[in-house]
Amino acid sequence: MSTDLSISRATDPCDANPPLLPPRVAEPGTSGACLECRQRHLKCDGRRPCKRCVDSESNCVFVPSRRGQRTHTRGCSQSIAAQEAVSSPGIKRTQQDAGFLAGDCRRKSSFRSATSPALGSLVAWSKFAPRPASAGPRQYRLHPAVSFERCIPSYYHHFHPSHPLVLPQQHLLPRVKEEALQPLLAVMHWVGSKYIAPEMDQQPLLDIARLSVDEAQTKRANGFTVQAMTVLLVALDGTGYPQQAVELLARTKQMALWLGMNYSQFITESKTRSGVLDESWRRTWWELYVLDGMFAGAHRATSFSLFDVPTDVGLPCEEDDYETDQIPEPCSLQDLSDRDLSIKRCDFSSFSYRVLSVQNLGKVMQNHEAAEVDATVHAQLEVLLSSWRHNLPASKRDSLRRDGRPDEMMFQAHMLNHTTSILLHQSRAQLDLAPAQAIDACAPPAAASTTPESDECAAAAAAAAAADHPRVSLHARHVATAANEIGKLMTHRTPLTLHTHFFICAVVLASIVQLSAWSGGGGGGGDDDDDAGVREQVRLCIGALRQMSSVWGLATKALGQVRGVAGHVHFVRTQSRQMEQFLVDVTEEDMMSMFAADTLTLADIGTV
DNA sequence: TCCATCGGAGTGTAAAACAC
DNA sequence: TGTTTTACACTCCGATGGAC
Repeated sequence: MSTDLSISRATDPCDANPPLLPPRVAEPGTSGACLECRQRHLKCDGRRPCKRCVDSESNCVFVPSRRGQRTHTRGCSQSIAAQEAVSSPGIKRTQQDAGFLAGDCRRKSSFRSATSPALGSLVAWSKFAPRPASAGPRQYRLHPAVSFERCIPSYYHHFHPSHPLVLPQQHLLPRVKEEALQPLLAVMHWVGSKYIAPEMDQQPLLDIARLSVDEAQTKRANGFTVQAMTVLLVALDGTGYPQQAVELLARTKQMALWLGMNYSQFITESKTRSGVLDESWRRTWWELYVLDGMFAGAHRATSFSLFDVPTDVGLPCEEDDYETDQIPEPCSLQDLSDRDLSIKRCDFSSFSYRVLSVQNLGKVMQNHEAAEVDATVHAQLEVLLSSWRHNLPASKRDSLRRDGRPDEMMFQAHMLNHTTSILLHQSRAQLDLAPAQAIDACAPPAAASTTPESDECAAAAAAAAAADHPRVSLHARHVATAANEIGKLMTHRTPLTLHTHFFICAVVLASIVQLSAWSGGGGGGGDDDDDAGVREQVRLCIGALRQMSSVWGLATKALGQVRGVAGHVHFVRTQSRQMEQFLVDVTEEDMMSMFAADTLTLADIGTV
């Protein structure tokens, strides 16, 4: 402490040299020892940076002292929430979000303040762990199961293939001590922990990631901050904080545009002299672009605003080329648009087809927003979607690479194409969406029908489909096919948790279509085989959501809703069948006596 | 022998409780 | 309003054990 400085300095071998900076001057409200020294239970000389940190090339970070505070004994939720509110004033929080930020008294054991023994157990901040510039006023005790060394490989194995914007592992690890990378590493740490220890409380890591990103937003606007924000917003959305994710998406887009990441000039001016880092910047822009479209399509709570933003950033390369640092000259978006008409040869990556697929989604959504979509425009949009599928090179027609490994980029591209097809045709297929009104895990429920005469219309739709009304049945077929194709994506022999969490929304959309079909009588005609087929599709969707719920909170919510509706539809269908059987068995005499009994009952009720 | 880890004693501090 | 009590934060000595 500052009071016994003279004694400790005289005996401390660290102070053998005369100090170049003034000896320990504890800033008001700041701890006397840096985090590194506190963690190691060693005497800190209080200089900034301190001698130990200089020698060990560690980040020398001083955080505000909480000495004397009693935040955990009374009104702890409030005080911590208030603290957090100050740390990131730009964020409007929902009640749920406030909960996830504040934690509560019951979680005390998992993030116990760093009283003396605890600091030594801060495994997260070990030698190679990221250290946010302000680790925040709270310290956390982390289980070794979620150590940095385990969580980062987990991130690359589970999450990175779905959103491959950050540097490949072998390029990132040598840079873990760079200040600019700390928020990104903190976010990756949290995301990686979600897969390896889903049963554990990941709140501490999430809090650290949030604090780190919040701070970076105000202090360090750079490409790595955009990457950290992008990864965080995806994971927040999947975890079940959609409002937070949407707000963060808006700020991330703002920062990316402010930095000029939509122009290749951003890369040339970065002067990275690293092909793989240049590629990482290209990917950051296009990932944000794709996510903007996915958010708009999946949640229908945002607009795909990046769709109209001018850009000349080259398209990302194949994943294998990125991993092996063999980055080819990037193809342009114009090349992609002209791909079948131009003489110029360009091998487009799976990521590029994913970009193209999300562009189609953007075009459909643009027209979707118009009150009435002209039939011609509607047909043109369908041509776009079909053309995308038909003109895929043979190697991109399924979601596997040449060597049989899954190609997540093409998986998502197909997923987007089928989802867009449902969005395009759903309203014209005149599905009876009433049974699925309770399913709002991804997006607010669609109107039960497109016209005010909804009930009549739904009934008419079923009748028209049964009579094979040419237009309605065509749209219904498109919707049913797309839902079945999404079903096929679920049957790939790849763990579903390795896919992007947006697949949950595709599964939910397919579930809604299947449930509508089921409640309307299977394939429309009430045939037993059709009925069993649709029922199996619903079961498949439930199974997929169950598997993904082991990681993503969003899937847990969707699972509950889809199962609830499926149970209700099953019940109604069973009752209806029993009634049909009853009507077949009953005689005319039985019927007349029942009517008489009913009339008497009604008369009794009337007199009461 | 060196070095990293960490238990725990000693101390500091601000909130809460209490006295006047 | 001033004083005392209390609970917790914080520092860092020194024991311990693993690596070389």
